[in-house]
Amino acid sequence: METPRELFQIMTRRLGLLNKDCCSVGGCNLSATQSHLLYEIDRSHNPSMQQVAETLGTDITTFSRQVQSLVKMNLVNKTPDPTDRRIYNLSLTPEGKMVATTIDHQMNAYLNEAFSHMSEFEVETLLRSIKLFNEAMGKSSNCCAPVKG
Amino acid sequence: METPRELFQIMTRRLGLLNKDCCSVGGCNLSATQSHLLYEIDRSHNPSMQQVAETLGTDITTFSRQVQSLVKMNLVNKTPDPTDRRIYNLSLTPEGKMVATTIDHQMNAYLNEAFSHMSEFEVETLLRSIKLFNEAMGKSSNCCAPVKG
DNA sequence: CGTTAATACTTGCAATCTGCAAGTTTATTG
DNA sequence: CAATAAACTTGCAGATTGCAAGTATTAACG
Repeated sequence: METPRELFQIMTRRLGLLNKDCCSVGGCNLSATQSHLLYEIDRSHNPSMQQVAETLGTDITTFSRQVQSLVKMNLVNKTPDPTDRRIYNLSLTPEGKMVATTIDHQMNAYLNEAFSHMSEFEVETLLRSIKLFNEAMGKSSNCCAPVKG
Repeated sequence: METPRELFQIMTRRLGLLNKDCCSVGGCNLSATQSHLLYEIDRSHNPSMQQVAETLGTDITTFSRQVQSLVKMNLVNKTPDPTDRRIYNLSLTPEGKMVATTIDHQMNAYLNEAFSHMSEFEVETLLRSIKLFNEAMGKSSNCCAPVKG
């Protein structure tokens, strides 16, 4: 029987490759990091830079530059917060939204392809299990905890 | 209900952070990539560089340099294949083996901590599901397929 | 055989990514 | 009205990445 770590290691390696492959949308060629960034902005409501950086576990200075390049690519808006001018709120441009959606579709398509090798029941069980696992990690006091989600 | 992609995105993000945090062993401060590399060498039997690079989905030139640094850190042995002198076989030094084992323990400890927020049955179901999912991805014809596991 | 092609791996760039230290601007605290 | 803190930016300097081009060895073919 494999250890939990083995199972997760292999799964994350594969999902990592998947993630890399799913980042090319039309002309845009995003890195996996940038894709995560878009994803996170998309699902939050006008988050501040600090917030997103913390969620993703990246240094704020690195994050600052990543945002700059996404703004330059016209995928992300960086608007000053009206109530606190230290803060910048992030949102997706229409183009960014489209890219994020496309990536989402691609990822889901790939996943569904993999799911086609499993029974419907197995897929349901898998998804329910992962949901529980995510919640469990959220409750954990360890490194993976600060990431809300 | 979350899409599969959402569930996997959050899980992999957390596991990524976990992976980062688990790479410091004593004096050694490995990157997540290097940790994966050690893991893969550990579980294969004297693999060639080509083999491991392909499994991990990294460019062979990048991989070559990564191996160089791990050799320099005295964690990996690079021995010429006796039957084909183009090939180098990789193995872990005793020190590398120790580091790999320590990382493994740390990861499993973290995972078990998370599991403590789930019932025994839920954990079993999760692990069995992931195992099935890994097999399904192995059968898939997509990007995540070439990675044997 | 001997030449050509293929394989395994290495090095030269050049671009990107990363994080610490140090800075700017704005808000809060005493 | 200082002094402190918070949010973000820039200056390095080091690490990572991949393509192009190289070396060395083996396989393939005429």
